[in-house]
Amino acid sequence: MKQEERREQTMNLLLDTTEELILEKGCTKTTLSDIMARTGLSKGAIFHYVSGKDELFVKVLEAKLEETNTSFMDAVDAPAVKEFDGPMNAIAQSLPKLESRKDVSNLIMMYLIGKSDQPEAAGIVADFYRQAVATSKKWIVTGQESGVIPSSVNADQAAELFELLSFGLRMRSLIGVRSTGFGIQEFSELIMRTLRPDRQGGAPTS
Amino acid sequence: MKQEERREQTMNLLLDTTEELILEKGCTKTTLSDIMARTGLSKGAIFHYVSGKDELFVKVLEAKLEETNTSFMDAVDAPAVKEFDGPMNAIAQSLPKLESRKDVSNLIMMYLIGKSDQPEAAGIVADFYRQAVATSKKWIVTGQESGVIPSSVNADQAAELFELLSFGLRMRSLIGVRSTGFGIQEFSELIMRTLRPDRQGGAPTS
DNA sequence: TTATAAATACCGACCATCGGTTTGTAAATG
DNA sequence: CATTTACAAACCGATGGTCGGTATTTATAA
Repeated sequence: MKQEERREQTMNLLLDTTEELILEKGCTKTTLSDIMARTGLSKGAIFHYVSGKDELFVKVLEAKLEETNTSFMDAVDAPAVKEFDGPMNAIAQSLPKLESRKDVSNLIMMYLIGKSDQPEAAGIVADFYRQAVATSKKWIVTGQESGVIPSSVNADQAAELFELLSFGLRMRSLIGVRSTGFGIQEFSELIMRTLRPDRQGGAPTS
Repeated sequence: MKQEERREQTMNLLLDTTEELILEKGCTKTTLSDIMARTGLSKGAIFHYVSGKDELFVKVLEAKLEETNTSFMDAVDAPAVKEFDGPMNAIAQSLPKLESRKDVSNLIMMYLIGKSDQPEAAGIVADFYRQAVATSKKWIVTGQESGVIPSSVNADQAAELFELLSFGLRMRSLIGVRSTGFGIQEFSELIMRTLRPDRQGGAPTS
């Protein structure tokens, strides 16, 4: 099966190169000519693999989002989760990457704009968000089972708050606002306080 | 000064029409031909007023953001602020508008993407965010002065939290996720709890 | 006030490049 | 050996942007 193998190889080349270019030049400025030049493929070849520029970009987005979700799920599964550090660290580490434009969010952004033109893109991004919430919830439920988080906490609510705040932090970082009042530390403290309502106000043990 | 007057009139026509078209068709699908057709202006005329499509879009964004900030500041100044309802209502009302694409965020989105191509756009959005935080802070400080919010609250921190969460809510709404666990009500409760750390856990009075 | 020079508001033909289509061909497959 | 697959390249309309031109104000000076 040499043909099938080659197909996959070319497809990966196409996707990887496009992602590279998007991160380098931004979505709007990445043209088919750029992609042709760097991959060495002809326009005909590209259209043999995807139905157009839009679909190509959606495929890149899809792959990247899946990758991101997987790494978040891994962070939740890691042992450090017992001390709440896993997911928190995942967020902390993603922020600098955002600032240097080396993250998914640029892709998300693109499809937020384009969602009227590209309805499928909206669904992909929404699914990504829901998946992230589900992972957060899993983290909380696990914590409750192991007794680290009191069972009185509403897991759904806490998971959404967690995701909402981390989403907000990412966005804020993306638009280049450097906060003085509310950063990862405060985020962490707030989540702790929310997850342990029996402890009053103060800073967490972490 | 008839010429100056005409200049302003044409400029407004250009800006208003462009905004209209962006809200109708989205950023990427709004072409210069569309704008020419609806304004009745020639291409030459448009380029006499702006240096290109990008600058035109930035100008629209700038005007819209300023408008939004002003209305938020008005909400903070309104009498209802004494019961915390002003800013909260402003957010609650903006969410449905977002879902029908009739809000600023589409414009913000565009420039989040394009910020590498269009450095000025990034600054505009960041300024918008900072202004919103400042307004939130003003709201909290006013509350502290009138005794509704205890002076022990860190106004900077609380303002950033407020803005971060409302930004996150807007984004979530924009990508089309309908939450069950954390909506305006929970947002409101959390802010209340944060602003009144001496009251434990429960729902607000509102 | 009027003649005229300069600046402004606007037009539309022209251009390179864009995303996308089509026709063609060499290699793999069955 | 017929068919499907992988790729190429010439072509297409539309797009964003440029440029030389014209008509109308405005500024200036006689």
